[in-house]
Amino acid sequence: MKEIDVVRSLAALAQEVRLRVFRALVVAGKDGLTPGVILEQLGMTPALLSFHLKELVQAGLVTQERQGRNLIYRASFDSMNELLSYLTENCCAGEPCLTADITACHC
Amino acid sequence: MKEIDVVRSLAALAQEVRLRVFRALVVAGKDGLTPGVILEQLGMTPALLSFHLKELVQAGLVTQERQGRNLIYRASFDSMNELLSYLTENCCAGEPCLTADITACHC
DNA sequence: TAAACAATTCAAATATTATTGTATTATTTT
DNA sequence: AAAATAATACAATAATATTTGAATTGTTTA
Repeated sequence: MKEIDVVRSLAALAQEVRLRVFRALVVAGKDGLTPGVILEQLGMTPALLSFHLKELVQAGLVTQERQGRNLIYRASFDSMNELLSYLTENCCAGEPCLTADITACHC
Repeated sequence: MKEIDVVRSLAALAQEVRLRVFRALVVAGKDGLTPGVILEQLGMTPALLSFHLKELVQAGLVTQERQGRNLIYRASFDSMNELLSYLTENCCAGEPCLTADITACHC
């Protein structure tokens, strides 16, 4: 993963609304969520949600698929893992990184 | 780790200059680096480096200590681990998160 | 204590991001 | 084909973040 992509991904998640949206998509799993459902859960103007979803898609952390008149957004677990991999490898060197406890993976 | 702290930490790293500075501090390990040395390595105006170091300190990802007329900055591995822990636990649920390979910890 | 050194702070300019309301596009239903 | 539904795109504004050069603070050395 290139530095510029790391910055882009981090920037996508470094915003309250987007972090919440992304977490909701993670919880939703492979079925994903429509903007309508996300709006019910999180409450904001539709235009604002669209703006933030677009940011997440452009960063590659979320995918978009049309299904009838709905759009379905899904968290891209591959991209998220790439990001975590980069951070683990490049931002912990020289020290014990994640403890066994933390890496136990609660999924 | 509270959501607001996560956003703050992510925002601190979501910037090219700061990500480079943080990585340099990670590589330097527990000895840390002075702004002078960072400037030699990365090259920018002193004021800009000060600005970005302050952001990293305010986010809690970097510590500052005076030693004579130098200041020593160090990566806070504890904070970085908290951040990685949050992301692993909250942004991977419902899917296999980090593979054994990735969590092997190359430090 | 004056000069030099290390680094920050401040003010001003520029650039980027976030937010809202309205208009538009795409799809389905009647 | 018109009405209804789902969602985005656009234009304007507000809020934040980045960058630079000059001035300032703290510390050491001559």
